[in-house]
Amino acid sequence: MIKRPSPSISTRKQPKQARATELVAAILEAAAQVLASEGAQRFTTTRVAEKAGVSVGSLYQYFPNKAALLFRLQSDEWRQTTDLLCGNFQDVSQPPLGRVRTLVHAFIRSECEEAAVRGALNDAAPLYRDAPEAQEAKAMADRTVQSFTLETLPGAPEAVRAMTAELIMKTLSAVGADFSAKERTSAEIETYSDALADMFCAYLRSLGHRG
Amino acid sequence: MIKRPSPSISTRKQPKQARATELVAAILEAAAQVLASEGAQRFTTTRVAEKAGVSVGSLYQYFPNKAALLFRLQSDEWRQTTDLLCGNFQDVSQPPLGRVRTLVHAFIRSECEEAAVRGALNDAAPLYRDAPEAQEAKAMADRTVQSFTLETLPGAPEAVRAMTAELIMKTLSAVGADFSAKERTSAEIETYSDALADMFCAYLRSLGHRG
DNA sequence: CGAAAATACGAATAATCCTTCAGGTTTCCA
DNA sequence: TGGAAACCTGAAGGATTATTCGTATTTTCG
Repeated sequence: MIKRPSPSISTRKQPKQARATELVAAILEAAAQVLASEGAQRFTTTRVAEKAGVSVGSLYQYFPNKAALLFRLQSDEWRQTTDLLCGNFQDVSQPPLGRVRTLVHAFIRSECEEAAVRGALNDAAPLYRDAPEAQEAKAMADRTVQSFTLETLPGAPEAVRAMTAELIMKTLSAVGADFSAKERTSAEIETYSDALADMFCAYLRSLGHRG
Repeated sequence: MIKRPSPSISTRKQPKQARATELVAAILEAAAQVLASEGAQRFTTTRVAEKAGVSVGSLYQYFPNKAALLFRLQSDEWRQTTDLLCGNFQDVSQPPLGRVRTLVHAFIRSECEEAAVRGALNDAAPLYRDAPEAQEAKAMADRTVQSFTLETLPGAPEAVRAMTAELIMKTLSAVGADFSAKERTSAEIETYSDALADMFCAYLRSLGHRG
């Protein structure tokens, strides 16, 4: 529960020419690669710049510090994940609990696909996690996802619905992260996703019966 | 998924005199304090030695490196947790599902009590996590806990029981860690523990009905 | 006692890393 | 075309840190 005045993470300046835009893209690409192949420990601005084929100075022209770069990667991951989850909930042809199941499968599969980057990003989280920008981004992502999850509990009181949605999403992401820490086979992924979905569905059903 | 040849973590030498034993104890105490108050980032052998009132050299006489010191702290936490969980399962006066509920409450409460140390320990995990000693210690702790959890599924086939126990324990620890990241009131803890226990019980019941 | 073993010390070493800045190059646009 | 704005460079500064090792102190025990 340490509160250290984390240095600002807000972006330093926007690229205005095409080459600068490409440079930023190259940096982000390289950053993800370095993170995946070298781990959070060895994630270094110099290494990223080197892999991107640009100079460190250029990197610092568009990212005020290392944390900002990491936060950008995390931010992109969050956006990608919320898109995935929300997209999965738009499909109204399935019953709510069926949608939960496909959502769990999609999430776990995606988590395992990019396990290396996400794992390393998790390891590096202490570097950007305390910045207000990060807190707000995470809160917004959570809110977005939660608004969709709520549909699975039509009759319950507001407080219960919110807590349930939060618990399920927290469980999904926490367990997903832990599960994807090891390399997994397709079969393992399916089995595990099914078990997780079973748990969620059993829980949701039990709540429905009471309320 | 990076496999870096983590330097050995095995303990360097055992204290043979009383003063050495006390020194090690002081170091461990100080290490926990530094971890809790300064965070994983600023966890430094020098800082630990300073807080313990001993010299860095002395520290390195009983811990081969920083990772070993962290691993020792984590190891102690694991032992404490397994003891807690197993103790909670010895009580045969309650039905299995009731024991699950008290176990969840006890675990979450304990997790929140030492949130600062455990959170920082988590942040520092990359430093010791890959060492074989750590892997084995974690595996042993998991096995111990799992053997108790299995009792809640008397009739099910072996594969299902193992997977269920693993899923529940993983969920409990992952969600517990996430939940305790923020400061929590007693009321929040109770509410959350109950919701989590509800989910586990609903799941276990649903499995019982089929098998 | 007295020597050997155990313990304690902490300045020094060597390595790593983040970030800056002064000075060049390229692109834009009037 | 020419100057201004944007962009790029990478060596160097400044700071932190893990770990060692030569030396000093304390304990043990014959």
